[in-house]
Amino acid sequence: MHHPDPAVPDPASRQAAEPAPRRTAGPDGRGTGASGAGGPGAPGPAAGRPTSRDVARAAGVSQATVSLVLGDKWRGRVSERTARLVRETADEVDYRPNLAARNLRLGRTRTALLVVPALTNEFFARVYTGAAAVAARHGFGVVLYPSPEGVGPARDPFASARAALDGVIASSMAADALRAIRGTDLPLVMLDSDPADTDAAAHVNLDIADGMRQVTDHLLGLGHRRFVHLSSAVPSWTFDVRGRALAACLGGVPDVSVRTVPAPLEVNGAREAAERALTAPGPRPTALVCDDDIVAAGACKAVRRLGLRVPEDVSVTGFDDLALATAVEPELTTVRLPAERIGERGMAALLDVLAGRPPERGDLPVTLMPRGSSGPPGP
Amino acid sequence: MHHPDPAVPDPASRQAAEPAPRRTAGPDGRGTGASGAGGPGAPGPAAGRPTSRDVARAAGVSQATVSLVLGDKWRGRVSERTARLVRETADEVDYRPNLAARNLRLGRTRTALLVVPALTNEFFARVYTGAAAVAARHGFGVVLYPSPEGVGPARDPFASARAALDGVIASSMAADALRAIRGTDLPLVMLDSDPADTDAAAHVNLDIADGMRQVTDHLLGLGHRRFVHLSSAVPSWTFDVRGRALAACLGGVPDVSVRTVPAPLEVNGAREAAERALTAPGPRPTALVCDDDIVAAGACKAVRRLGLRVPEDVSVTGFDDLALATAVEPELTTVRLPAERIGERGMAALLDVLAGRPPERGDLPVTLMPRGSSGPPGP
DNA sequence: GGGCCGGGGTTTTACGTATAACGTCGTTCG
DNA sequence: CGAACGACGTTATACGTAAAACCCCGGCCC
Repeated sequence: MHHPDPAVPDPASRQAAEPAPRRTAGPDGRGTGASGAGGPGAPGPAAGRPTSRDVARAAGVSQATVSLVLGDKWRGRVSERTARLVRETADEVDYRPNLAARNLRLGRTRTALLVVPALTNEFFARVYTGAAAVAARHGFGVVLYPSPEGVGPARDPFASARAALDGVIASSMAADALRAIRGTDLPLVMLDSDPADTDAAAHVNLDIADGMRQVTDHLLGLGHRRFVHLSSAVPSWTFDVRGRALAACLGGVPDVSVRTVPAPLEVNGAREAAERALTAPGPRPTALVCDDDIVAAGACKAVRRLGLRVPEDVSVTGFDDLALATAVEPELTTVRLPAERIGERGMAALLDVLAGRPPERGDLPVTLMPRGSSGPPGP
Repeated sequence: MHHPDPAVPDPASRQAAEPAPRRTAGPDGRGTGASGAGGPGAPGPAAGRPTSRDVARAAGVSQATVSLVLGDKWRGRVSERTARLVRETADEVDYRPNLAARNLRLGRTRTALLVVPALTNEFFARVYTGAAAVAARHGFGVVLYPSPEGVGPARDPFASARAALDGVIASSMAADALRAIRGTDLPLVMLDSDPADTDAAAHVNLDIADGMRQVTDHLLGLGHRRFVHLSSAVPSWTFDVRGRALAACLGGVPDVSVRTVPAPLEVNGAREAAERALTAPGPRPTALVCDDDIVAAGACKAVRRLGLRVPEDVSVTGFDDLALATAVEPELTTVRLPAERIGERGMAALLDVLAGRPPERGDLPVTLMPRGSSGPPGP
């Protein structure tokens, strides 16, 4: 803490003296403030961008009036004529409100922090996209806390989030980052994570268990009996649930065996894990149920490396339905998770909480996408 | 413009009355303002987070001193003892500076905007990661402008970037968003885009032409003579360069033919384009040179769909070296682009520009990764 | 004809920080 | 011995915005 803030010598001498023309304006000479009322002969302080006070001066009104008009709070306090004048003047000088000043004044920033393990995982990039879209629609912004170490220990999410925040959305696998967040009074929305966690003002979850049920129904229906669960080695609620759901779905089914093998969340690491699982002593499994498409892609490579075929010899299923799922051959049978939707619902929930409304409840449905990587087991 | 700012009723009733204890202070009774003059019986306004003035009161110094100490500008102006006291007090009350106030005061925000076409493309996610890492190391933040429409027309990048900005970094394929940025006096760093563009204060480019040369050397060396260039249909400098470089490399080589076929930046769309290219009248090409790994993955699918083999019948090469490249089979021969490095260099260049230093120049090198998708053409 | 109301503004204040300008000692030097 | 200086702070101000409080004036009602 204490932000010693070393680094960067000092942006000081940024725009040295240099009056700097700034803004070549439109095609015509206009833009230098028509300001009807005898434009004050370029009294311009020539400094930074125009402020609301500059607009006021140019329009011949007070700064308060400008603020009222542009803030859309003038009904019955400012005449239609004046309002229009102010708006036109603002346009002409290309006025843009200073966000820092507004944030300071209002005490809120309309900015949310999204904590994700790694943006390079397509799933989280899509969550961000969904959240950002909803945010934008409501005048909010989303800033990311991308744990640079991936899932590693997050130092202080707030130190790197330069903007002040109104709320936090935390996605799966960010338990450690969350610990840093506790103690903050910012409202917290948790995505795809333990609903028992009471720190959150709202949860947005997927019906993961149902997804796993669809997978097992599909594979059992095809005739599979010997399963291996390639579980993600990353400690996370969302993966724990997959494991528990699989056990629940296959437990009690006669003649069914299932073994769990951990695999890293990376194609070739997962391939190695799958190879070990396939070459383990005992009868070979006919179905590899993977926690993730990335692991499933690795599993497919493993099958082929051992001279076997997908799905004739071994079926493989994934989770997520990333672009990867339809890029590999055969295409992956997988459970489609509505990533963007999660982000959207997460942001919507945060907006609800901030507005004092009860956030929408209910898990998001997931759907099995049966494709080429699963089929009936060989004889 | 004019931010009508509808939406969201009002976060008003967030933390109701509730005096809130705040600060249990140190072990001893101290800390409640040594200020000699009979500590005012808990005059606490009890409102929001502690401010620097609260720290000052608690430490018995002036607000200016707190600012000096925590801003690390006290050498010779504040005694070591006082400085330590201030720091300890700040810790005790869990003081965190109000970013909005600081930004307003300083007139800069230590925040950069990164404009990318789509974060779901792993390449750009990696660019972001690199930029954010360097930024964090220098106390900067990075906020994204994710064109929700993908490469589509960007409305106003600044409207959605809630934070005030110090600078802008724009990555390839964002020409239209850039047009909106022009007219702003923010320093602009352009990544992987036309160096002739004079709006930019700095450029960070890749030696794409050299990458293409490595690809053609590799394929010509293997004996290929009939090429198809699966070019990305997205209008962008980075793709134009690939086309020109390919033409330059293959032009003049005896017996060589090359045809260009546009393909969308999406696996199955690219597959269809590749199928058309492979079934076109005339002798079948033996090498598909793709602008991108995603297109290359689609090309591989096309080859297989037509009953041919990769690489025995048709070789395929890509660009980028995404995770996808080693997830498919055979693994893609591709040109590795240092995505994170681009982001890092881009952010570093922006920091240089802001500090008045000349940004580092020179293109980043790229390297061919020869893998299974390319081999000698059949007889 | 005086109080009241409401339309149409303006003046003023506060948000929390950084820093320039200003004091106040005790020492030291010319 | 007075001035100058350094060490150690403090007071005051500005950043740009939003909004509460105020003010003026013409009309209306009692």
